[in-house]
Amino acid sequence: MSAEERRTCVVAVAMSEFARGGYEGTSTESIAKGVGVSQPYLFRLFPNKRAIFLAAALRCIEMTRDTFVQAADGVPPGEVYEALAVAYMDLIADHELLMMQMQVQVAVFQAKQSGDEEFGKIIRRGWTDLYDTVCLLLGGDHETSTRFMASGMLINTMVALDYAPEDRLWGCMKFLPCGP
Amino acid sequence: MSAEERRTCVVAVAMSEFARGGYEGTSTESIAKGVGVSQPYLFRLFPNKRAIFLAAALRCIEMTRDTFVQAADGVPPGEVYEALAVAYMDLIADHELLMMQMQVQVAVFQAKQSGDEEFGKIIRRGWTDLYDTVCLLLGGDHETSTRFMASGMLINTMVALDYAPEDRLWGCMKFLPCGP
DNA sequence: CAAGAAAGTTAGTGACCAATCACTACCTGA
DNA sequence: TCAGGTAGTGATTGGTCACTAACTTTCTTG
Repeated sequence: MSAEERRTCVVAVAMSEFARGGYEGTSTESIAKGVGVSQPYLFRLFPNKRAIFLAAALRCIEMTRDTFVQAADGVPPGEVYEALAVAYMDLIADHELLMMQMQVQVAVFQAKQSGDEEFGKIIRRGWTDLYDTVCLLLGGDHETSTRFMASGMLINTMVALDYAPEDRLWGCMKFLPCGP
Repeated sequence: MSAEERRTCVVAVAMSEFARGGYEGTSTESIAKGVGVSQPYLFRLFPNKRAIFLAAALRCIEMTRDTFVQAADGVPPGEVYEALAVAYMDLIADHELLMMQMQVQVAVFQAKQSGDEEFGKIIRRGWTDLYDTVCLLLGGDHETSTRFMASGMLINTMVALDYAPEDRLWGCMKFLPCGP
């Protein structure tokens, strides 16, 4: 397998592992085991652990964006919000991508605390791009777009906290407007 | 100093340290140093590291709830939403409590993955209580309450990602209704 | 087929970390 | 005054982790 293919494979496994354990809570050993290579070989493919995390973080944002773009493809304007909402729910159904998103959020803060401004800058670029994509798909309406993002963040929290689907707090979500 | 006073002190320091580094990224040594006691003594005050984190997490939720209750005290019904919003912004101004909140969210998921259901149960109880408190203060209106929480979660994300105050994405936040 | 590059491994290092143990210093009440 | 409880420490330990060095294997190509 070529180094480039291996790298792609590492990123996929890393996303899943980092989502589960966070940056500090995930060992490079566990990633290597998941990929099926020796742990030192990871450091041939990436300069250090942080670079693996960054690659996984970017892939996570990219996947979310792609999902939205595909979900809105060929959908009449009036039904795009609903389509995006459904697509997002599908995307985070297995909690992996969602948790990686949250891990990235805390990692940006931690990176900044330890003097690394670059990481945050790169992630913010990805997020702004994600917002712009959503906004474009929703016809450029910032109010609807922002409300969509806010609802998504609340859903993230409830999923992370593992509220049961039948919990009454989920019932409150129906009050959030699902269309513009 | 009595053990109980020490424990309170440990929780305060732990909140700050865990907010900065997360659960795995914070050593008991650094907490002990912050408190001004030896590291082994922490394990006299708490059974293990996880118990320290749990205590800090609960204190974090409690502080948020208390802030809301105090902010709404004596405020006419029509102005409570605004008062809560301002109080929350003040509360998270230094990012410490906010980051602890997010660390708790990812920690619940991680705890569950490693078979600890109890941690999540306790945290959810705190969160449900927090929501109920907000809902009560907002006159029992679930739509407004849920929208308030959703806005808070989006603000959390933007603060964690360290978006500059003048970033255009903050401008979008003004579209979120700040009153019922 | 020779030779070099690319893919991949084994062995190892220094640093760190949660938790334990055995100990000291101080206070309090009979 | 002395016995027992409480606050607190130094030393240590078994284990983990990111990362490196040096080596082997496999593929490609002139």
